Amino acid sequence: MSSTLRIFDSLSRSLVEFHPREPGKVSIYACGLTPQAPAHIGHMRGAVFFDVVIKWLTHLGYVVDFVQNFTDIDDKIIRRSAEERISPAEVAAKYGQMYLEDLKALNVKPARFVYVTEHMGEIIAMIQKIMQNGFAYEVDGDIYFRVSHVPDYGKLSNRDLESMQAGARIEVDDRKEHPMDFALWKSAKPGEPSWDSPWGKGRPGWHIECSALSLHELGPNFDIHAGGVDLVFPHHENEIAQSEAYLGKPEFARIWMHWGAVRLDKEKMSKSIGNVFGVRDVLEKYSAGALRMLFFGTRYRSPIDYQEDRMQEAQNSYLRILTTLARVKQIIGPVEPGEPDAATASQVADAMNSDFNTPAALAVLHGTLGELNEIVADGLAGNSERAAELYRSAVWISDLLGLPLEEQKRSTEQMDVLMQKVIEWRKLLRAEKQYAIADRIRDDLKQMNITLEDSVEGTTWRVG
RNA sequence: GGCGCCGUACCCAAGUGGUCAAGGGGAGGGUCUGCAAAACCCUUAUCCAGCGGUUCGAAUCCGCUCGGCGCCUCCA
Repeated sequence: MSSTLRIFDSLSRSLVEFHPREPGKVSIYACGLTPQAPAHIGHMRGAVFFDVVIKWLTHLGYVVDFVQNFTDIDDKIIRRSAEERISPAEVAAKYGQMYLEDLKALNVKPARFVYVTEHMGEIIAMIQKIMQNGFAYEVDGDIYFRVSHVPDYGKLSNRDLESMQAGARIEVDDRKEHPMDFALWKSAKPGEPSWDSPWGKGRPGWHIECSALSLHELGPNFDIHAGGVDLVFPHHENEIAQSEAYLGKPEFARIWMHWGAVRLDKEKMSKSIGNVFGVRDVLEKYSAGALRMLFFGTRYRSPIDYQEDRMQEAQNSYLRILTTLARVKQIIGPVEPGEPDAATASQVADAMNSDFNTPAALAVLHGTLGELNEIVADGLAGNSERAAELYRSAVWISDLLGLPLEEQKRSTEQMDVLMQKVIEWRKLLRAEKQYAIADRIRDDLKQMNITLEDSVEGTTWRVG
């Protein structure tokens, strides 16, 4: 492969060549979630996309350390705890568990998860250091970050303190030195879960946990920090400010990646708006592969509009992959997984190295499937080697994109043998022109969700 | 009001300075087939929101206009 990996960096707002901090190793931190409600597909876009990012980096030969946090204590969890009448810890555990199950259902390899409540020591130590460095102050047990001490505050989201105040519609807390100062530590109200700190009982503010966890797990200057676009401000902006205040130098994360939102009716999918599609709602009707097809049909930084007919289209697309591969396999026999052919490999590399251009990678996949079907249509004669090569390539791309191919494996070996017999008997009937019976067999099987397809190369069958 | 992103065929969507504007869906025609389904072949943007400009050359760069969206408040 000739191309080198280039990634769009949100901070420099440019495409940068990827060179990791340490040769051969990649450190990544992606903002995970606050487990306080069932996840919706907007949440899954990042998880699914990064699943592929990790696969690609691994393919390139890197050893990847992928860390993701669970913010298992925060205002929303406390609120939810009151609503559900269970403890905050139980809320976090419940929805955290659900999320893990969702990831599994979506064929996502879990990251190395870290939990805020297990790292209070690091968080408190970080706040102390930030205070020592003069970037934070205490007010009645709360600790605030002093944004006015950061000359380049706003460099990620490209905004400055002055213009933000003009448009700010937040009720200003008089105790803060500056309206944009944000909490690093919040003192506990009665009944709230709390941890001991030099400033009394309390809990971390939003933002600090990601700085503490990422730097603790990966160290300064780790390679990639990622999240949804909606985290750019204030979350990531504040992470940068506090992390650099802590480190004393601008060596937090080297590349910032942000994936686009999933929208519904032209509006961002969001709990507060209420236009949410739960992962489970989608998976009831469509497969994980279908959702991946939907996600990968658009570049990760662009927004995706979730629409029922697009989901249906994605599902059909996905089934077409499975169907083609199943058909080819029945005709040419089992093919050992392996390397793709050179042309395919280089086309996919060009696509993926261009800031993870999954739509282009999908186009390559479609190309291999098309050529495969062409061979099948024209007859295998002299082409079985090429067919096997293309089959391997298609499987390779599918694996790279995490598209599950096992769905068709709902059959057992016994079932395979039986179906071969049925196909054979039916062939005899057709030879005898007993079409009524042959058709009835096909119709009956269709009723049982088994499809027979007659072609020049013989009859193939599939579930679905 | 501030800061950004986007506008490519009927739909989705790559391409972001130079042979033919990827790919998928849909639609129309054809081939194969006892039929069905699938598959295969052909057709479907002289043009990239509009108007100016830069350039030998732009969908791709610059400016303006129109339209859509995001962030500025919790958010993946």
